[in-house]
Amino acid sequence: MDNTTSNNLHYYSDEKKFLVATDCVIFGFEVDKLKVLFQRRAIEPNIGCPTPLGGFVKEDESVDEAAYRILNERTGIKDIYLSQVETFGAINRDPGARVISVVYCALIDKLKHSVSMMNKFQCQWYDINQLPELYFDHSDMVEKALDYLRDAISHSPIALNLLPKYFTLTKLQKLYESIQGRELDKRNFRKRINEMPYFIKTDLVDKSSSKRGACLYTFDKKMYRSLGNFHI
Amino acid sequence: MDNTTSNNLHYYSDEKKFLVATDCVIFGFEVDKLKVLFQRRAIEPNIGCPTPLGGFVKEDESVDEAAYRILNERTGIKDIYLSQVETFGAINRDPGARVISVVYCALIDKLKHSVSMMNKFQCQWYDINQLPELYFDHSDMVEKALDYLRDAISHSPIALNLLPKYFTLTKLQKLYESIQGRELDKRNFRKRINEMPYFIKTDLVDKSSSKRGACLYTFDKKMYRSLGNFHI
DNA sequence: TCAAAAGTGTTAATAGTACACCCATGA
DNA sequence: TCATGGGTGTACTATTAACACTTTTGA
Repeated sequence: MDNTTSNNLHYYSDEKKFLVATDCVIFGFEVDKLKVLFQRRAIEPNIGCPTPLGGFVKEDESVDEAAYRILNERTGIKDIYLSQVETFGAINRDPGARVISVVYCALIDKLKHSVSMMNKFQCQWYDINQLPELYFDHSDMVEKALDYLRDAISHSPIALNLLPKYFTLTKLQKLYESIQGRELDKRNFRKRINEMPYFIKTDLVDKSSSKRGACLYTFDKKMYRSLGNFHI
Repeated sequence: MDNTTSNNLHYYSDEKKFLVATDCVIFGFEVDKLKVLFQRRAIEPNIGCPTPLGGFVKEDESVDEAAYRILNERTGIKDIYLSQVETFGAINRDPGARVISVVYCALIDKLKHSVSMMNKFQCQWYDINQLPELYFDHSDMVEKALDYLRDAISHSPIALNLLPKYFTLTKLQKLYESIQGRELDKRNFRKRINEMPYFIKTDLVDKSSSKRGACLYTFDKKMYRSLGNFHI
């Protein structure tokens, strides 16, 4: 950036500074439902209401690092997929003060989220189709993050960040259905997965959801990257 | 956003504040080339070097408004397509100070950009394939903005913001080719355009580029929107 | 033995790509 | 009259969508 209205080395000194926060819309997946994580707001107004996980950027960290730190602090999870969605910069978006917020979409394997961490920070998962009432521009944030997620899964397999290492094709299909909000054809879906060599069928069988049992698959990130793909 | 570490109404008071800027990667189109606008940096380091048009967000405006204001101030153009691309938040990205910059992609009809405004702010258009040396993270910004533009034109006709109200199909095709960086088939291109009813063929003829003359088309925004489309 | 989820191929429809010639005009 | 860019349609290929039955097994 550049400022043409001044010409000396202290050109930045008169400019207004702002509080900068990150808000993370955290997605998880359970059984066949896409979930979003909120914590309870600790301060007035709307104390106790569900709110995305957020916090202020600190001096010694980048904005991305701030988002990662806050997520890690509050969920205990280290292996988090994080991607910037949009910056919310309206003047009165936060009634407490002028805060510019950078919104992230986070994808985590819900099983890694311990109950103790959830309780400690009063976090709660909500079904994407049964969201609680949200305040300020928080609904917008969730909507934008979901838009991002829907768009992203059509280019890349990031949705796998929502699943454990081994998964059945039925689970994977339910996951895509829950994100896209529509049913998919089982045979077409499996055909497409089988065309991608980095989906590896293992010898493991999951008997938890059927008597017959379903083959467990895993995703080979290295092969995926070596075939010229990025971003996972 | 929410801060769990404090519990009173002054919970924001201890937090660090940041300079927030907007940087706009401004695209234009001329003859058959996609162009990017830079101004000369007014301060050290790298004084005089090309840099995206940027400036600080002020207290009484949203971040989006800041981007719009800066563009309008420096180009004189009011009718600007602007869309957020990404926020650059690395700690040392600007050697002058910690500045968090929200990057925008701007599309303007180059003909509306008056020479006097260009001179006043020492702005210069560069061919996308012959960019000058850029400093800090400015190359990244241009790349991200171009990625955004390439992606966006596959969903929506925003590229029309780079053309005047009336245009020939050859110009439109050259525009898409310059953005996508590859040649397109003339017949397939025209077939697709003609399938979209909001591209209106007028009785006007442009004789500037051929003896025979080419029909001028225009884009019917209202019809486009009424057919369930958004974002233009 | 039967309920419940796993697994499996073919056909039709659609979208996308490749390709070559005539037209109108001003110089 | 000819050089230049404008304009047009068809056949092929690839991708996507629709669709129904058999298998396995624990209860």
